[in-house]
Amino acid sequence: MPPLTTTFAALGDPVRFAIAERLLKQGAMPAGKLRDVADISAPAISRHLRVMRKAGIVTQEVNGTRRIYAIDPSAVARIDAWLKLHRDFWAAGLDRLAQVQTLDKDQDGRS
Amino acid sequence: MPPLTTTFAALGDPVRFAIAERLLKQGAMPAGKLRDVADISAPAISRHLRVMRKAGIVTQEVNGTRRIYAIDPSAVARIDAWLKLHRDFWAAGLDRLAQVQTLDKDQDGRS
DNA sequence: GGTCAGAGTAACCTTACCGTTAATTAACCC
DNA sequence: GGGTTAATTAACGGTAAGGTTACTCTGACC
Repeated sequence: MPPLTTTFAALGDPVRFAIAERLLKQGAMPAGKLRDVADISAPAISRHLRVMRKAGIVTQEVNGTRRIYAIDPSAVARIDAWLKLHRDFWAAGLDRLAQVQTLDKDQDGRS
Repeated sequence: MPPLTTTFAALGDPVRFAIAERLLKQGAMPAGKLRDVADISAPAISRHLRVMRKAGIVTQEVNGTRRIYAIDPSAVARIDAWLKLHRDFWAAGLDRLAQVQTLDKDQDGRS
């Protein structure tokens, strides 16, 4: 299983992120159906898919001349687990932020 | 607010990921205290911090000659929100995966 | 068997990323 | 003011990422 930074790096490219979203929304599909996520050539898409496969984000299933790609749920789950690991910290920070913003609003109202 | 791909790209570098984890675990600290996350020069760290700031992952607070860096909780919250957006999809996929693995185990036991 | 379509690989080019050292800015302190 | 420390900016170089076109490979279909 590749490290989390590899997963993040893979999702850090706009084209690959678009591919991920497409697969998440519409489910598995062959490489050809992913052509229009960006205005780039087919080989470019193919290489992005290769990167995503190596990063463990997508799985590939061969079906005749088609290669069917799908999101690997465990990759997403690993991101989720990482967030959960630190949730106590950043969730508390969020609350604090919200409070500060509320205070700011009050002050704005008074001044 | 920068797009999510920018956030992912920022976390896709091992040094920056290490910085994020440090700040998540130990809270805010000046740039100097982050030197030892990797065996690189101070300017290198400084530029990574700049990237993270632009990506909205960390905030910077000037305090005399020190710059205090901290995780911006809302950045993490945005990742969490994205996962939640698609959770129905990948969580279902996870369940299916778990089932398949259970079946595989049964088969192993019998054969 | 010949042809066609779907995907991927090879070779190449350009640009962006990440590191380095040297120089700069700004606050502290005597 | 002079010196020191914290941090960033500037300038430069090597490597890797991402795009392109040309080609190869492998099933499908007649």
